Amino acid sequence: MPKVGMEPLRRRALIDATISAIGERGSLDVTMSEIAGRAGVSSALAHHYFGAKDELLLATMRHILAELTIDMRRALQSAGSPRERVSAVVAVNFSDIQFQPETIAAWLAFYVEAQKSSALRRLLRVYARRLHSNLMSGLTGILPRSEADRAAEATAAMIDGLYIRRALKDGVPDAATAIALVEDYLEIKLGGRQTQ
Amino acid sequence: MPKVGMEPLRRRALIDATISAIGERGSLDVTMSEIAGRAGVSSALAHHYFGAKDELLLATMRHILAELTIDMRRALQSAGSPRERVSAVVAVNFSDIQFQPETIAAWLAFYVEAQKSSALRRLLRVYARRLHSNLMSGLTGILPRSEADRAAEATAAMIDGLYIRRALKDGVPDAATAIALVEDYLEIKLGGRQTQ
DNA sequence: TTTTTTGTTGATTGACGGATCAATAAAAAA
DNA sequence: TTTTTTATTGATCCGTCAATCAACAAAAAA
Repeated sequence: MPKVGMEPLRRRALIDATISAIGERGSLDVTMSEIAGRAGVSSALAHHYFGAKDELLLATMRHILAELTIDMRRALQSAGSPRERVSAVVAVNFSDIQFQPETIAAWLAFYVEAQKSSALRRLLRVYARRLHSNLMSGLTGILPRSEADRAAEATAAMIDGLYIRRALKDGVPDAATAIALVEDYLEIKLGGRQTQ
Repeated sequence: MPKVGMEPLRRRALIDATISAIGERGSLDVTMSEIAGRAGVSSALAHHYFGAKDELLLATMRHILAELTIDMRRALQSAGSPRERVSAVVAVNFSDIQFQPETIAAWLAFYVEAQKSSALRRLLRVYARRLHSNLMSGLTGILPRSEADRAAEATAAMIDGLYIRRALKDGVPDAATAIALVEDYLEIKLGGRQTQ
């Protein structure tokens, strides 16, 4: 059956399988066999393409980040005013794809793993910085820089916090409620200001 | 060397060792031997007192929760007005003991593990509810109930979010900054209101 | 003193899982 | 056609670790 050009397909299938396996288990200790099985291949093949398990996990995280980046870019393009930019960033973080319990479980698991893996830690910092700067791209049009910075920090923290609470399946059930909470904060924080 | 009455001492030592081991590693996969070693006993003894590893982890989480409860009670007792109560709750969550990277790493790890262990999940829900109701004990004196509820939700989320960011060692370096962010939110949210 | 209870460990078992490797086969290149 | 490259797997090795157990020691009870 071996057809040439399988590599990219297999890599992608393995990454998808990794996401769903992690999402279902709620943690990173899924076996290579489990992942490979879901992707319809043997565990040996997973090792063949990714070397070690760490590499596969890292590649998976990169993939998730890349998708988020794409969504974010699209959302920001169709945002006009600074205020709209801020809301767009918030909305993307709570969009259907990002706010699913599975995806969130994966995020959480990666956060923990980042304590051990410096490569993963670096990746997550990239995400954190990007979220911050995306928020700033709107906020700096409304608040003076230092205040904008603090507002971005607070907003980011609130988003992360709502993610965690979602993972616990306690309180804050849906995306709409989550968005409302963040927007409420933004409204009272930015409401009075003119959009420069 | 065997002296009678060791059980409570050993249990406590093992729990302390568990916390520090988890804190250092940043995740729950520390071995029983590692924990037992830190406590100065053999792994067999850890099993003797706690049965399985799960039990030890659960007991450890219970211990952490219990300490937080004590701190919280003390802080709330010396708070007069509703507004002070809210600030007290915030302050406790960012107190030296609670806001150490080690403790936070442990929290995070337990959050992930909760996906697998229903007993742990139940415990964390208890914590979430308690935080919520502690916040409410102050907020209901300032805002109408439904608004207070939302404010408590937002505040709790922000606290959790700041915890995570601390674990990543990115942004929000110290407790003072974290408190300032939450207090800023509370101020603009509650500032205008009379304390009933 | 003898017996029982409490405390403790070294050694061992058994399972699981990451990683490796030799072997197979189709396709592409020579 | 022969050779090399690409795709793929079953079987296996090896390390780790939770859990168990038999055995020993000190104190308390009988």
